[in-house]
Amino acid sequence: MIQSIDRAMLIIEVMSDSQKDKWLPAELAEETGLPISTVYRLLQSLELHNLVSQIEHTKQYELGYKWVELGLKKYEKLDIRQVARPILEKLANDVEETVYLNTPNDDVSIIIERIDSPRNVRIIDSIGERIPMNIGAANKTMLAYSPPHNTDALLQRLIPEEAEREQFKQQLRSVKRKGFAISRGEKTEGTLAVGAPIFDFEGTVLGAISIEALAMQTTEEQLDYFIEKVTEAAEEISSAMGQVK
Amino acid sequence: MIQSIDRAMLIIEVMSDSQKDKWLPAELAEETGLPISTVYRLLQSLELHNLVSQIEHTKQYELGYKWVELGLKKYEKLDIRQVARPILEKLANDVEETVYLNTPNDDVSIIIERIDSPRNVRIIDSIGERIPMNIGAANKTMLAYSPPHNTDALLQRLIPEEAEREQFKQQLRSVKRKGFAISRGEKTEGTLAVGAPIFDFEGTVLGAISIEALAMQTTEEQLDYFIEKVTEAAEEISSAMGQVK
DNA sequence: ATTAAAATTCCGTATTGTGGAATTTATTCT
DNA sequence: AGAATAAATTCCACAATACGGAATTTTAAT
Repeated sequence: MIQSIDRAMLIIEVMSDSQKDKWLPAELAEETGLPISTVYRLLQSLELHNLVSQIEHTKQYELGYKWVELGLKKYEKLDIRQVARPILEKLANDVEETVYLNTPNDDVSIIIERIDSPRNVRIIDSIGERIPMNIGAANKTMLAYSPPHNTDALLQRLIPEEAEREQFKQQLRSVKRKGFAISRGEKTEGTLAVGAPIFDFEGTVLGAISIEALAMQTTEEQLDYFIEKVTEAAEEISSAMGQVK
Repeated sequence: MIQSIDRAMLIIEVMSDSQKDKWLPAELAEETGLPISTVYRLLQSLELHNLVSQIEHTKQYELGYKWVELGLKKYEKLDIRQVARPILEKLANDVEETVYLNTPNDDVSIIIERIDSPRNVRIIDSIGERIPMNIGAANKTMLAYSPPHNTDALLQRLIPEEAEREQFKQQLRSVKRKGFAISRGEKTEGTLAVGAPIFDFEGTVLGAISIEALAMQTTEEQLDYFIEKVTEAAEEISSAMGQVK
């Protein structure tokens, strides 16, 4: 669109791709196919804004600190709740059930968002509530994708009985294979929940979302629909949070 | 230098400053003083490179994900951070408190690393956070060792009141004599921090590290211990940085 | 439906960015 | 050492590019 911006970004992309992180103007000209005088002009302009910086004594250029400054700033604002809310609203509307967003916190997870469906106004759990990490569909998906040493220590505390703990781990492996979890009556008698995990750009678990419904009123077809929708929404949130695809 | 790059960055800077993080083209035109058609053209070009992105349904623009992508890439390669991390980990372990690494960036410093102590898991400040240069122990040590003309201009902006500013300069001279700084409740009520500067081989300030602890729980002996450890660690990082070319 | 205001696009023009060539600086050879 | 060669950097006349006022389209209000 604007040639100089396109070309400037071409230089930036070349600098950021590949292992090499220090470039001479001539090397950049070679790599981008731009006339060398053009490369000089662009580099000078980019340097003015700290988008690239020159290493005094080798004359080489590298990416500037502005990327870190603005990158970290933007990263801070990737607030999972803000990102998730519109997606959860759509989800609640689609499935006509209450949906939750949880984040892990030591041995419990905390409900940080709840969207009530327009139809079913049965409020069971409220924002801020803490649920042991081994209870409920959402929490299980988080555990299933957490680093093993964390999970092990945590389960040691929450499930002291060895055989029971092993059985639980078996469940987690199954959850990890499938990518979602279903729980029945774990947190609240007579309800079921379908949960799916949310990841950040590194693949670290940031939280999980879940749909909660009355078991009696949920058919198999609906359950399948819930699974489809909740995994879809979770993936959408992850990708909005900056997961690399 | 290159007008379109300057103007594009003007828009980016406006978007990244201030709390507001979603902007309509007209608002950006108002704020930057650029003709509105120019703002449109620039935004379209920036969007092409993911430097800004448009929120579909509000038509507003925000910073794009490219900043996070390249910012984190560059951040991973920051020499000072690589060098400092093992030393900070040892420090956090020795003093059993959370330790920070900051680098100066115009009128603020940015937290680029935080190591939580195994014992005290009170997380107060997070990576990427920006703190005015006149606040906190770490920042004061950086100012104390910065070139006077930089410091003067900066303080003029941050502390408009003359007498107050002179008093602050007095503090900086004291910090420079001692080689470390102590702050009490400046950034966070009820905490204290001990900071020490990091230099490159030429003696230029690259950043500062600090230990943060709850004021109530810190005895005089512990404070002395913190001072000893933080200056020791800072010197170790400085000398390690001198060997990186 | 009508009008007004705001958002977005268009397009003739002047300004800006362009890039080949000249100049300066660094390196190698005699 | 100086000359020759190569690489890095700057210059500047020119035309392609980005410019921005005005026209058009969309949205909101009445």
